[in-house]
Amino acid sequence: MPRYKDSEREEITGSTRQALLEAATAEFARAGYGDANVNSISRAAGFAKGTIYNYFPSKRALMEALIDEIAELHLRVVVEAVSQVEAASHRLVRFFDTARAFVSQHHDQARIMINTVYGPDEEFRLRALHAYQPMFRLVAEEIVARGIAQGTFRAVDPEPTSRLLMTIYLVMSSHVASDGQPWLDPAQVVEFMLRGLEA
Amino acid sequence: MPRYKDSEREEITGSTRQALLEAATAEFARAGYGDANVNSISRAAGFAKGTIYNYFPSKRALMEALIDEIAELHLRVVVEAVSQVEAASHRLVRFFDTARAFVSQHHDQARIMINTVYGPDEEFRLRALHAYQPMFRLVAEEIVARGIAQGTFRAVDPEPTSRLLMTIYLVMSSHVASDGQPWLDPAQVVEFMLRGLEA
Amino acid sequence: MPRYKDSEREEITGSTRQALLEAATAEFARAGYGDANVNSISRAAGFAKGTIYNYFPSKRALMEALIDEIAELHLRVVVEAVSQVEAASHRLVRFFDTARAFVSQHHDQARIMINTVYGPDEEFRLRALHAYQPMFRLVAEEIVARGIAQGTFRAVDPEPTSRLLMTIYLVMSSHVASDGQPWLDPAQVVEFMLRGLEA
Amino acid sequence: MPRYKDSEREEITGSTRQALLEAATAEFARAGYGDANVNSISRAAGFAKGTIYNYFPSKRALMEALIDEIAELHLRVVVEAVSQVEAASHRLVRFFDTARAFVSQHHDQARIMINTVYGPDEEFRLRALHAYQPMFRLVAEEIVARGIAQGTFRAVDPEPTSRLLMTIYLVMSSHVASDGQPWLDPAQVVEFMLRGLEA
DNA sequence: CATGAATGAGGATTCATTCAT
DNA sequence: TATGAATGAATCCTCATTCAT
Repeated sequence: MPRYKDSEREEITGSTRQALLEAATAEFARAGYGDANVNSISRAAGFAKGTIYNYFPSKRALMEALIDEIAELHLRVVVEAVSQVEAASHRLVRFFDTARAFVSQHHDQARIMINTVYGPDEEFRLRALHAYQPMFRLVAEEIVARGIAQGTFRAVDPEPTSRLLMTIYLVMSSHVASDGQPWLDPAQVVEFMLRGLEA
Repeated sequence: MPRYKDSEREEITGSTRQALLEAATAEFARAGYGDANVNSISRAAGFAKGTIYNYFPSKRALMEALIDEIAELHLRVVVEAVSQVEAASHRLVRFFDTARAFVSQHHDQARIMINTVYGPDEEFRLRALHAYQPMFRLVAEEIVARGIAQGTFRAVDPEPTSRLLMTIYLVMSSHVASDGQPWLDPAQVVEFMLRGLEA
Repeated sequence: MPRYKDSEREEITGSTRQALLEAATAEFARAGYGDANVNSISRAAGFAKGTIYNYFPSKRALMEALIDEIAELHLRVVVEAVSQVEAASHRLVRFFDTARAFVSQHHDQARIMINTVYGPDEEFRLRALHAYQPMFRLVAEEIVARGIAQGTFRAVDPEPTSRLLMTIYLVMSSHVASDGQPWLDPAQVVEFMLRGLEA
Repeated sequence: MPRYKDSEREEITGSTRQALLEAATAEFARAGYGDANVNSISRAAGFAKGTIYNYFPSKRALMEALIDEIAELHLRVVVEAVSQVEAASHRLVRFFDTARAFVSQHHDQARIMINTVYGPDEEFRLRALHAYQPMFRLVAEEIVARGIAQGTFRAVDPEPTSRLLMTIYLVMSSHVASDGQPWLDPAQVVEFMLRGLEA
């Protein structure tokens, strides 16, 4: 006799996994991948050391799941914000606004992402870049190419432009100066980018 | 009676130290600080593992010395390139040209620096930022403020502008896509920045 | 579901811990604290080297646990022996008898204790003296003060007298000449002390 | 051509060796044999690391020389004090007085000696005991046997009695409570020993 | 004799991972 | 699935000692 119905089990399992991912987020953000302690993560999630290995085959796999999850979350947030306006220049403003919002609401995730993208582990870097591909595409197509089509932006190549925008975006998404002030001034960034893009 | 004359000794210890720093550069670039092996560094430099501790009291101290050294090297390169032209806009072009040159000629150093600036170790991050202060100042004063004074640039605030330029610069200085192509297109970056700055 | 019931687990961890302490006793007695090898201890106890760190956070902590354990054992032995007779002078005889018994039955513990009490590590020395406080008190109150109250001993100050008795006792408890003969003659010690104390 | 005449050389050599021994005394007293740093000793004596190996073939040999030197010094001090009076009981008083004097004037030496005699290194222990043999003999013959011959002391066996006296003496020579007060009360010790010995 | 750069054995400690229950 | 005791590879660092000058 099963202790739980399948749907319940899934929920439970899902929530355990989620709890582990959340604890992992905090730990990886705090200490970085290398110094993060797997056992601490499991315990912080309210489970024993070994439990984490029922959900993730290794520390690396846990990190990989986290990278994917963060990229998905990040994409959702950006899509949500950007899709609410139509004009490409408004979308660009929304896009950079999101960076500020993300770093304050998902500080740990932002930290992990920047550490990963600019970190020494090539495999993780590539995975992160891959996971962010949809966002690169979003910027290239739904903002840059769209702006060109709308006649607002000049005819730049959307691909490298997307990379430039994303580069600045990612730094803004994660970097906070020691006094809590943003490292980059969002208004200035938007202004520079709009000037760079305007037809 | 001393084994070597002072000048000789200085040469020896200086060159040993330099060899160790070079080996450390390669190792830290390859594996990142956490996974770098101190013993390997010493051996890669042609010495026994313990030798490195005659020159650096700890792995951290070695890393700190490296951070400082890289920042100094980087500054020298940039000063050299920028100071050869007078017009602020030319200097800006030179500045971003340097990024390309640095990443190809000092790939390991560039890697270490980006890993450090965006890495999880707060102490290292702050040290790197501090070590790069002269370069931030250079950009703010010798390029941005200068361009404003020359009437080429509009009256932006040099400080945050310097941060924006440096942010893009550091990414360019270190980031190479897997196919060896630069991650950001220098020409585009320059164009965007000039548009953002032009009076 | 737990791997063991609580009682079982306690038994297991208790016995493992005990095995480690026993191995540590042998190793510390053989080599002294400084030259003792933590990994050897764990292996001597039948475990992998890392296991000891599941029970003691550091080599020092292991030593501290050992000091406390030995002092407790020693006290139990002495209390047992002394409490069986009533007359203070008989108790004194019993007390010194115990020293002989202890050194032969708990040779390693005796060795560790003397090494610690007269060793260079101030922290360990103080901990050992502190751990032996109950025994100092026992001698002062249950033997010396008692003898004075019983009219057997003259009115010496129990405190310093206890220290003198304990000093000789500890040396007797641990010191064996190379030929296996006791370093101090128990009969003579008792005689001298009784002469010193008699009313 | 010799840089110095033989006599001068000897003096110089002798003083270097002496300086090294003095530095070693401080270091061994401070840290114990195991944690003492040979290089620090050499530097503390005003020489380079390697110099110490021109005078002592190894750390152990240095320690052995120190043990011998301390025992000789200690013996000289005791002989000096004891030989000034004739009566055995006076000599006993003088003997224990010396302990107090020694611990305050030669604190480091006293520390090293007690650490050695009750330390884990069997070789050192035996060497120390051997080096102290003249003092054991002195006590046995010049105090105990003499007292018996003089009719002051009862006919105890001088050998074990000497060991008892020396045991207490060594502890007194080295042990100081944390408040700077002597661990054992010299007056009480003398009283107990005289009572133990008196005819 | 003096020097100090170089050596490398040795050891405490961490922690991802396994697995019997 | 959950548990946590056990594992052992991996590594930073210390320092006694050597030796070329």
